[in-house]
Amino acid sequence: MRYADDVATPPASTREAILGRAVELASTQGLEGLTIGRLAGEMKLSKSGLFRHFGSKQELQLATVEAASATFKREVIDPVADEPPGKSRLEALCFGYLDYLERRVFPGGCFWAAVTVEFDGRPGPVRDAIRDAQSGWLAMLGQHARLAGVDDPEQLVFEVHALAQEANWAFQLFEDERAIVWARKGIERCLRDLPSAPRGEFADAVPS
Amino acid sequence: MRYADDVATPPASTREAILGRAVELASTQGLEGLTIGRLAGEMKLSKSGLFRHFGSKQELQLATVEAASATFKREVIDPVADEPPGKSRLEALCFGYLDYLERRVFPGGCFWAAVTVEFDGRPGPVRDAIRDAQSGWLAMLGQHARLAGVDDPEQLVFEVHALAQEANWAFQLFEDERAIVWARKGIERCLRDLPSAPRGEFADAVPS
DNA sequence: CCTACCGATCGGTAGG
DNA sequence: CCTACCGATCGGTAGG
Repeated sequence: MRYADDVATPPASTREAILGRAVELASTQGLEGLTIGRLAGEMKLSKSGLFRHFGSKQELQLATVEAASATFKREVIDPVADEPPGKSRLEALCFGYLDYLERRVFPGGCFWAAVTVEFDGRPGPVRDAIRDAQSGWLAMLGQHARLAGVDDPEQLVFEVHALAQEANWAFQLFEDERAIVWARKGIERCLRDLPSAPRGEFADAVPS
Repeated sequence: MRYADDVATPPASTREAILGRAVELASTQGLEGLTIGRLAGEMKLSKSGLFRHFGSKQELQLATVEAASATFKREVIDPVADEPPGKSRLEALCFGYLDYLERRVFPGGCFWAAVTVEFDGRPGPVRDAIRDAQSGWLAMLGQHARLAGVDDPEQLVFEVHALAQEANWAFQLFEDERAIVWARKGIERCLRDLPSAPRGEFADAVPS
């Protein structure tokens, strides 16, 4: 697997640099606690100077969600793109997620765990963007579960995703690294009895 | 099982009434988003009138956490107090938690899911109180897992708690009731192979 | 319990 | 990109 340290490039613009810090702040303070004044202060810009990059707080929140998606792709999804679709890829995605937690990619733990809970009851474009990003991640897990020939792929995705999120939850709240080990063991048990080669008529046609 | 509707009494004091609304607000807005001005407006008190019941925002947050503990005890723990310790009680606690999600006891979903994620990175007495409450809940699950003769009770508690929390997460974010069913199936599978009678030398001595 | 107020900070705007 | 400002709201206080 290849990680951020190997490929990360410095921010190509002020806007990118702002969003890098915004994602970090949102992982600890939430997307509401991410204030324009504080972000401006940290970037050594005036409030209005920063504001004009986005035009509204909501646009800043949406851009922050988009930036976090790019980070998640780079840190979790891309490094396992060479694993064969189906069981191997599913397993690699789950373990890759646990590695991303252990590497503390965001200072407040998984960005998505923080913002899904914050926005699930706040209708609007920000919640929709967060929900779409999470649907995409769950659908990716589900696609590989189906290729692996699982009887009930939705059940399996629910369970492995539950274990992965619980690892983040317990790791953050109790600062206990055993959470990662428990999650890994649980996920291994969930995947143990699956066939290891992809099956199904269109298995080869699925983009890897 | 007996639920809140059977036993709930009207608030015995202004303070209790305030805290009832505070817990509801915090389940949707978080404990930081719970503001004294808004809470006062909803209770038809002046800001300073409400403020003097607590003396500081932090004391309001601590009192809100305490009130939510009492609600959780009344809604999840007390109704299954008659189940035999060990496997039966563990199962009843897990399913009781899922029922409490389905009954929508708090408008924003499980209070604890909201505030643990909000405060895990904010050191101080509020985080400590939240952490202690969650440790107590996990310890209760662990105690009954041990009585049930589980090889690795910490692993089992991690898994059933993960499934329960995932039910809340998916139910809130996607408004999809299948999350409750998936969690119930996963928990059943986790508990399927356990012996059904309590065992161990001090099984009978455990308070029920 | 109230009115009236404090300084700080919020998102956002005017004007350059 | 900046300074200077807007009304609203924050937690909290003074005085009654």
